[in-house]
Amino acid sequence: MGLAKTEIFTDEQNKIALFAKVFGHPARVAILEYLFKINTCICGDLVIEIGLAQPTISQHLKELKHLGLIRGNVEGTSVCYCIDQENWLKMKDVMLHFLNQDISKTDCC
Amino acid sequence: MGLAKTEIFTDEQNKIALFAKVFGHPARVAILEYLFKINTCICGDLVIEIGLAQPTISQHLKELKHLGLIRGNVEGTSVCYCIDQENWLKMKDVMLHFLNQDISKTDCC
DNA sequence: TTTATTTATCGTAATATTGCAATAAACAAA
DNA sequence: TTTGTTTATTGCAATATTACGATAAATAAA
Repeated sequence: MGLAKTEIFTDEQNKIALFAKVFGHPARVAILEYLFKINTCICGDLVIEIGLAQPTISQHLKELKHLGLIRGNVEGTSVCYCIDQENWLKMKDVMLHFLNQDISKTDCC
Repeated sequence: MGLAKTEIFTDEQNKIALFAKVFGHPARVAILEYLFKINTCICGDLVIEIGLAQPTISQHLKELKHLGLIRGNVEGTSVCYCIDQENWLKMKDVMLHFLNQDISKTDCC
């Protein structure tokens, strides 16, 4: 089917999956890492930095933007992208809650 | 294409993406959360708990197992699944390193 | 206005993912 | 051995993802 049955899961589980999904491609990981590394924002440089075609990068940026993890400010003909601090921290809360589950009692049979 | 160009990314970036990808479906999130919640291990109960068909659950378990995040011990006709503590912690290291990047200087243009 | 620059969108091909029915495989119990 | 129970695998249909060429849109500069 290719279509997840989201209705049988909790909002929390779906939210975790949505965030994880956007990190599930190395290009988007690389874009985010680059935005963290370069303090001042960057746009078309990502095409050179990452090494994928411009439409491909643009598409990945769109997905990151759609989840609110980055913002894009138009500056003349170019667009300056950056991490959205507030939304990044919100996402982090959700993901850390999932990753930090208590492992001490998960004893195997 | 549907095929990520993994060769142009670092091992670290690809590793993050692979872990994130497996968390990118709510069923796998739900399976992991259930394994964390139920201290003693469980197998076919997941089919009832999650509400997807048995082959579907089996397939999701296979993906989690393939990444080493869970283990399955055969007990008679049933299989007892549990979190693999060591590998979970290794995964956590990788993901936390990504999530905890310094956000303070990511000032926007 | 024309030209160059930059980014977004459209269209499409190739591949991946999701879900399940059918069935196989493995084992326990009778 | 036969029967029941549990899990894995196979095969397939529907949908999603990835990548990029072509092109549009928006603006700056000449």
